[in-house]
Amino acid sequence: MAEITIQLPDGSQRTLPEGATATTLAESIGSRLAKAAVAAVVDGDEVDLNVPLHNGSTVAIVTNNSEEGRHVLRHSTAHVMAQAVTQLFPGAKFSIGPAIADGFYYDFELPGGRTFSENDLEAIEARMREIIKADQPFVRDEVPAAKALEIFADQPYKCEIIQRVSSGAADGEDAGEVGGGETISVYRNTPEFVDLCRGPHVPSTSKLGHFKLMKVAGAYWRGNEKGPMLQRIYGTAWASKDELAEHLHRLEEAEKRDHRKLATELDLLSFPTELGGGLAVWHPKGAIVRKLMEDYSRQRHQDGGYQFVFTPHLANAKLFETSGHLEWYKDGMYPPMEMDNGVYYPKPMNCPMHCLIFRSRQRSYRELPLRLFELGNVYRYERAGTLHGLLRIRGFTQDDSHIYCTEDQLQDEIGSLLDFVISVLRAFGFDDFQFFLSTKDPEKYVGSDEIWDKATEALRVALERHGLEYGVKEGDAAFYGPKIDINVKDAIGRSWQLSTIQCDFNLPDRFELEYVAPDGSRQRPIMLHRALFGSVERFFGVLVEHYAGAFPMWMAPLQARVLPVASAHQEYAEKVVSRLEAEGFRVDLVDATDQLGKRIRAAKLEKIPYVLVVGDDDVDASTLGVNPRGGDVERNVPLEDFVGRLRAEVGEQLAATR
RNA sequence: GCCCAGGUAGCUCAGUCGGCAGAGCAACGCACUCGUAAUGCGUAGGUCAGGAGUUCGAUUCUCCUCCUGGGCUCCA
Repeated sequence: MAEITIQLPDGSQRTLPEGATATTLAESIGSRLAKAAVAAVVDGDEVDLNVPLHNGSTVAIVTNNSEEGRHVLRHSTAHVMAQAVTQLFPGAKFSIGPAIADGFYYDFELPGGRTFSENDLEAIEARMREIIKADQPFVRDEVPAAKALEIFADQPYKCEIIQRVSSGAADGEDAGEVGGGETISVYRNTPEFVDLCRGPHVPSTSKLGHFKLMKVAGAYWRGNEKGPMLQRIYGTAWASKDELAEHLHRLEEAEKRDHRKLATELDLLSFPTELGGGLAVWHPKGAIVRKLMEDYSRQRHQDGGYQFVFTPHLANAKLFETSGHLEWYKDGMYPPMEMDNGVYYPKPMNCPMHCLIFRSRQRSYRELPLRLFELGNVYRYERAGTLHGLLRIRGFTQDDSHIYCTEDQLQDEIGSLLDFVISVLRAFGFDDFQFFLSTKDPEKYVGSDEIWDKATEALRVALERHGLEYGVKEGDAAFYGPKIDINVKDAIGRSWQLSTIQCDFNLPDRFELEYVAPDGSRQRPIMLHRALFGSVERFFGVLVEHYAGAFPMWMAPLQARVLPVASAHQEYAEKVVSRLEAEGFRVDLVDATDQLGKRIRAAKLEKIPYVLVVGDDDVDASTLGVNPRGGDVERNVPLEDFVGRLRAEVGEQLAATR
């Protein structure tokens, strides 16, 4: 019998009988590998396990414990869901069903405009389990486009994809559905169910099973809000029961950290409906944390050579005509107010006003770089469906800086901004950063290509000089210039976009900003926009989730609570409070009306860093019982020792932030 | 803005196939004065999001509006 030789990724070779598939290969290596195998990479292409191998090919087995493997599992599970839905809802049209982070989705259109409900999910899930149990093979076939159109004659969305692919108009989304080229690939599970797909897929549905359908949502066909709205079902799928359980547990943990929930529980702030959507009121406990954040930010900016400015909430429409905001973002602005002889808008950004400050008198090169800083309240009309607690809000505060500098200074200035931003973010407990360079949106920009290239290059060089790895987001820039976005990972690994550094050659032009150069000539400055928190509100929301409401000592709304064991210890407890307050700590006292255990529980639920219990022993010896958040109880701690410890703790935290 | 699901006490949630609105926690009062995560008893608290309609009667059914949640689209 003829044999073929296969190259493995580690460089070793294996000899297999002719006609061997990747499954044969995996089995020849080991049964565990064969069991975990979901697809293969043959000479760089991802293919099904049952594709016959050729002599000399390099073959890697894709297993279900890799990201690629999970991707295959999820995509295959999406197919199973589509089959289940088409069985349960005769006449259902299915469109696309890709794998996504942690799971998959599939978009459907149900006959008669029917929609899915939660109950439907149960039934669909049950049918999916039957399909999986039936051990249906995924059989690949490649057919000419004309034949594919015949197969999917009653599936208009599939036909649209086939036509786009065969006419060469396919975009990335279509490519996920079908391979390019002359033929269209399809996967058939049963005589009745066939789906358009590039693959690869698991060889059989029995490889699947650790999944859960999560939610129903509306989604526009091809993401076009003028197009039809389809019914989307999201699911999650994993290689094992444990991985699925872990994922569901992570979601529960994330829910516990939800800043909207914690904001209510910890009495930080609220969104009264009487106020209107996307508008928050800050309660004393939230306000103190916010004030500490802002104070810290102000101090850092002062140290960093920034000058503080203030600008009003409203401006004449002409200002936003000059800046270009009305042209580009009118839909995102609050509606205008007419008064006197003018039209006024609530400001969506502070930059035009900062430009007016620059322009208020003649500027010398000696003043540059001129760094203006403001905690500026802005209002943006975010569409109702997009509002999300503090993370997407209509009235918010930007920690907004505009830096005016010469072209010579630009590179250094961007570099020191990167240092500054990273240093301040570290103060708030973030130490995992990702950087993105956003480039010109060809549909939405002002200024010449030359200027854009120069600005983009300046940002790129700054990132590279800092040795920072970065991704590129093509077309994601603001209309006036390219930017660096800085994302952080929080305590449970979620990524948040916070800071931004934007390089702008255009607004100085539009506002005709000038400085006098050493040779007496008039020159145009370059402007850098920089927000660090981005929005104070949003940053606060992210912090609440990052710390799960347990703020570090230096920014905790209440740092300690004193509890007298009984009324007899009230007087001493008050003395303890006074002593700590004299040191500048935020402390309160709860008297002995309720039982001690109950008061301790309440304090713990409020996530107060220290609960201080004082009883007979403490009154006699000037000591405390110290019950720290997340630590063990200590008895008989001398009051003055504790004061010293607190001072040191806060000092250390603040020092670590510099 | 679009799709779906919701809105009942401060919070978390029951409930009403159309007939006087319920619990736990929180609040308040009384008793207990207690050494490290829930003492007991009692009181008060609601135009059942708002408006319109159907009905003898609507928290419940219908419509509209507002708001919330999950998505989509958008995000200077």
